[in-house]
Amino acid sequence: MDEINVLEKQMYENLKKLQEMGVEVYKYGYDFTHTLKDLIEHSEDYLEKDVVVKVAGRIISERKHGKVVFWDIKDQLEKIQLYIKKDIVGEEKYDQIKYYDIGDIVGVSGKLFKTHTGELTILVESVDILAKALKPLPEKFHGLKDVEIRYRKRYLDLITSDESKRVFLKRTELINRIRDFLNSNGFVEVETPILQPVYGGAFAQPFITHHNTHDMTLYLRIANELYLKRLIVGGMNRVYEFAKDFRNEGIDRTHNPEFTQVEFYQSYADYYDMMELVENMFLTLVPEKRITYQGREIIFEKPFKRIDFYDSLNEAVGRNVKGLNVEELKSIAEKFNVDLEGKKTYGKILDELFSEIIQKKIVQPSFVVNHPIEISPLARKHREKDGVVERFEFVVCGMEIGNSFSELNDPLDQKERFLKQLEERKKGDIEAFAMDEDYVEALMYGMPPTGGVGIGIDRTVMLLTDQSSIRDVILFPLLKTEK
RNA sequence: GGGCCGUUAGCUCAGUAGGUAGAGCAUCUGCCUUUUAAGCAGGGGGUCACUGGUUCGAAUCCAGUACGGCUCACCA
Repeated sequence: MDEINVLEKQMYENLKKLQEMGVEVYKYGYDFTHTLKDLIEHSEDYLEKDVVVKVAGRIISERKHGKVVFWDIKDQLEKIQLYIKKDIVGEEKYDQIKYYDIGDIVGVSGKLFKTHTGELTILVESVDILAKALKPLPEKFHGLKDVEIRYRKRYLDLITSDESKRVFLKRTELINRIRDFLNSNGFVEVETPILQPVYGGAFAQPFITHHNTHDMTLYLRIANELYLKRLIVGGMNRVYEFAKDFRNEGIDRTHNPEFTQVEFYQSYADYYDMMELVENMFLTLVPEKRITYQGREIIFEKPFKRIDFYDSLNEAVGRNVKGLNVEELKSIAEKFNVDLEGKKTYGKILDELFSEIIQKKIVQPSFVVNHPIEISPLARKHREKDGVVERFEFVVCGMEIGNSFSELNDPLDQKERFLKQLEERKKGDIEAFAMDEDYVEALMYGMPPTGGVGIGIDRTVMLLTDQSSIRDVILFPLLKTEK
């Protein structure tokens, strides 16, 4: 505990006063009869029946009038006014409640009525403190604006901001809808390791940790893809997992070091099937079909637009970029003002060109399809086109929301791709894949043709709750510790 | 990691060409039995993020540090 300020001292003294009066200020429970939500939704009924109700909530504001006091109490998103009269609750109780503070959790019973101005109010017959607050809440009108405190002390943000609370409730609702969607399509939810001896399934740097007993290095997963596909080999034909992934990289508006993805894999399907599945999934998330994101109207309508990787890039730069060498790509980058710092290999440069010249400008829900094989070591070669794979990325408002392939199930090809990645690593790509012999071995037992998808949950929530920062859809985003 | 900006009472914010701080809400005291950003009267509350420097004197000018925001880089 920090040093105590005057307000906290007064609240602490109020606690002491109540205890001296024999009041238990931290109760073990409260036998409420209604939630505030229920009370408000069915108020006409309860008014008519004149029943005594018992409810609980936090005192969020107070208006004192001598022998009468009004409180607003809040529970979840609902609030209701309480009317406490000295001659009803009695002199002793009325003396006690002087020592209740805004922020305290209370339980009350009484009958509903409406005030002169028509506000639904409980005429309180009895009132009890359930939990004493010892620190003052942020001010009622302006709330909490300091973003740092909102992230560090999310509970204060949730107490003071309905808007923020709604975002997180919506997040849970969206996850439930995705889970329902997958379950109803025959997918089975599984759990795979977060601590992995070999990390893989994405281009990223890992967090490294150590297991004492086995004295071994372990990596926090950057993706769960390779484990889910082992399960496909094992005959779990449709699997999915909501996975926290960890990537040891920078933080910005769309990146948090730990984030959530749902990956799902379907046997006997290809990436065309998965496009349709993703379309259907998003239409269940957005049944109204249109949303506004940061002032732009986004329309979800089947089929989502298909944008071919090479075709669109070729058209934009005015020449065929496939097969160009690194130097030629660099000159194109210069012409289009694309910064290639840190990009060394053909694939990475091409990817950068695409994301700067094409992807950034995509607004409406679109599938970017048929990526270069160089940047897609887990996707199978396109059945017709050379040098590309059967892959799509789901992009909305320039944000990559999802990624999918016809999964590479040829173990020999997969082994070659891993070897290519090792070469890239030698060329200086620190994110290139590590060889996963155990995974190749799994493929050697035979994996059915499979379509797989990963959807970024945080970004999906951003999109569907109109939040510009990933920190506003993660309850406890990573911040530096205060020193 | 780079650039720009920010940090003043519990909260939201002012702050004069550098003269050791103010408002609203909250809080405390008094009055008030249908108020609702209740009202009226009075009071308390601050190492102005931190550390140095310049100066007779620093919230204010300068430097550094911490944390945060935006942005660039890296990435999903």
